[in-house]
Amino acid sequence: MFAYRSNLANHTMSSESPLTISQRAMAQPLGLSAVAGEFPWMLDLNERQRQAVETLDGPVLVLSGAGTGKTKVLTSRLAQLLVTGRAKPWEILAVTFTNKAAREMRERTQRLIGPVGEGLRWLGTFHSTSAMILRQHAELVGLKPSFTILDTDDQIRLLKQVIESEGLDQKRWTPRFLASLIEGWKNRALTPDKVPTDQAFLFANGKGAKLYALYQARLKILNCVDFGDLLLETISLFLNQADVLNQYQTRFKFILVDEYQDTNVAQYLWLRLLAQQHKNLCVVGDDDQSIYGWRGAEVDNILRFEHDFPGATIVRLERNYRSTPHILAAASHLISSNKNRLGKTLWTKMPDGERVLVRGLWDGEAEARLIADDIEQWRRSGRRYGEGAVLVRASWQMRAFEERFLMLQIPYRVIGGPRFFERAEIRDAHAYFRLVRSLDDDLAFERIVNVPKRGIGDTSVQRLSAAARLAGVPLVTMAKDLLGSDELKGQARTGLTRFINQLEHWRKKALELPHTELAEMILDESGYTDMLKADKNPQSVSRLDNLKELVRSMGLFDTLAAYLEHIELVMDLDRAEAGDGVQILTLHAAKGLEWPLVFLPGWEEEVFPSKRALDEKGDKALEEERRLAYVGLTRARESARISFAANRQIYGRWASVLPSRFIDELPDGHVDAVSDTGYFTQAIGAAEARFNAYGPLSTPPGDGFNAGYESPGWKRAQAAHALKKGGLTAAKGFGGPIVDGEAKLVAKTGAGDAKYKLGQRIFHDKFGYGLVAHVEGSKLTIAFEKSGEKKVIDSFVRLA
DNA sequence: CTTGCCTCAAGACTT
DNA sequence: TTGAGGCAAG
Repeated sequence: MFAYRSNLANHTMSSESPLTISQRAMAQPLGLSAVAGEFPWMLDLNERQRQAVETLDGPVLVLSGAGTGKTKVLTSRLAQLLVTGRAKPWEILAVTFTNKAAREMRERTQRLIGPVGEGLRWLGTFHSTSAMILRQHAELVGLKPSFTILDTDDQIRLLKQVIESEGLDQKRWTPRFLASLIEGWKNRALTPDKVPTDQAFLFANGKGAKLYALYQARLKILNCVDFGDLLLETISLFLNQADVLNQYQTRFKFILVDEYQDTNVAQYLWLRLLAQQHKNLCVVGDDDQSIYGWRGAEVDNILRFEHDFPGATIVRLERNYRSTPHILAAASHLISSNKNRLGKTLWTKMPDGERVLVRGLWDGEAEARLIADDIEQWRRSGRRYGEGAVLVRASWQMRAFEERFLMLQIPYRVIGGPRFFERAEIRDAHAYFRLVRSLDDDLAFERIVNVPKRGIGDTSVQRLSAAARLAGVPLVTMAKDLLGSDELKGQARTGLTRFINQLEHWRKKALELPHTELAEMILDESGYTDMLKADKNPQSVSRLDNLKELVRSMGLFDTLAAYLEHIELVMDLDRAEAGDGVQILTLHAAKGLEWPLVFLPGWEEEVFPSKRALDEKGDKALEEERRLAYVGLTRARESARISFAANRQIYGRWASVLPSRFIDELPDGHVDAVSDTGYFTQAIGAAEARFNAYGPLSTPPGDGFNAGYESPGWKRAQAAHALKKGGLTAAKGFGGPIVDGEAKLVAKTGAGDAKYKLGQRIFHDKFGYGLVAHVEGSKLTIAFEKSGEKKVIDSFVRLA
């Protein structure tokens, strides 16, 4: 389907016998010698992995914990299926969620058995696989095979029209909100007629389902689908056309699914339909790493697998090859607080290494300073920047680190962020290309008719689209008609005439010129590049670069059409990975990755776990947050360093924050709680316990401030001391080897002596004067005179 | 039609 | 605090 030159172009598999394949596999330079009757990749597997690879028949659930060799199992299984001749490459359906995962699986399989991997036509994402099926049978669901796959932008604009056409106030009922509702419904495989009433009432007083139906109708008229439709239309194709379903059920003798814990209801149905005949469905996943519930993923799918597919074999991969025992223990203990899980026990043969560090700081700035210093030190010890990563809960947290790294000239990379193909300039360029490809692409027309400015404003476009809809013709056609009459005047008329003429001109050129040259011509003649060159905005330089990059990447494809088809679905051209740098990314984006050194900042209540999760009733959301913490910890190979601040600027306001409950849930024996300010509850409990048990050895050097950790006034004194010295001073001093595994880290929040009483007047350095309104151990609620009620920790206030 | 000011909201993000 | 989007003035 995709004319991606480097990949699928020349597979010749169909003529090869299994024997040839296997011989070729054996001939691969694997650096392993094959034992009689064994395939080389088998030698590389542990017992459980082997079982997962060899259990080819019937439903199989492979529960693969973090770092247990999931991809190795998947690829070995593919190799096994092919080389034993159990299946031809085209009889295997292998689905992933991301293109990246699909690519990796293909490449690694090819590494095992050579170019046979290229014949795996049905290795792809849920969406690309669906698109392939749907293009084959488009007419059966009311589409033309050339249907366009809409991106979010187009979708929103379409919804905006639908909402307007119903005479609704789109400030009150935003297209964005409707889009998210529809996405949710599609995730649950709900067609407009199946949307429950209460759900429909979430939008415009019950009009939700109607608007959804209108939107679907518009899509069909435009010969478009959105991402959700790819699955949904395929499902309805299967349900309504028994012969088509049967054809695919018969073809796919074996089905493999990656990241099964992330599947939604629609994907579950899709899989179940396809697996019905042969029932050779192998799913791989980890319930403890299900972190996409908000995107429609149903953890229940994996929890219920055994029930849904009776007789399933369950294989637990528990040997971890990534992290040290301390890191694993911390992660395992943390996740054991979740109730809804199948349960696994990760273990490793790695040497102990350092404990998980937990550090408390005065504010976010101090946290960024500390982490930057750590990284410098890591670097000075001969390691690379690229071995370190900062994993945050929310992207707003990234800025503090970027600023600090910039200041210290530490190279860094932000992973995620606006992706290449979501940038405005790229979408604009695509809109031009799409319009040249087919003049009736109204959404593309609307996007760029006035970009760059041609004097065709909203009013003119409105009038144009009203007339076009009335006449039932595409916008370009209507525009030509309108120009024939004298409806439009002045600038709008001149601009539109010129634009239409240019379109015709480019369409002619499209027949003669190579597509990359055409692209350059369009960008130049339309005035788009000039617009960017004239733009004073400093970003416009990089926008121009992006366009150059775009034209270059088009060269990978044979034709403009091939390029556009690929791009609509894949949207995934890797940005050039630039050299050595610390990586900053969200916890979500970190899933599946690993680094020797991992920083986990911002472990504070309402930040992580997030306020939203805490506000939600029930513990579903909280459990997902905990899984996120688990994902974070298990990214670390050698060192995991958690930190939290007492004060943080959130949305420009100072807020006083409390340490995350997840810190309470870490097992004492595997954690070093390092207190610099001495203020924080949990860690202070630990610090005290540790210092008690450990005596003077753990004492920070110098300053004579370390006697009497047991004394009741210690915390306050230490805090005051730290404040006087301007924050964290002795971070490293408290570290050192800690032998006492018994000491209780978990001085539960709220335990301990209250040092303040209700009604006392106190002073806080950041918030000023206030009265004690509530006391819960060392957590105080203070009614501040200036800033209202806030929760703070007692060591940060003193009697006024 | 474009420009600039004001208000409002603010989670993670792939296909 | 930042940014996106709406609205009034030029």
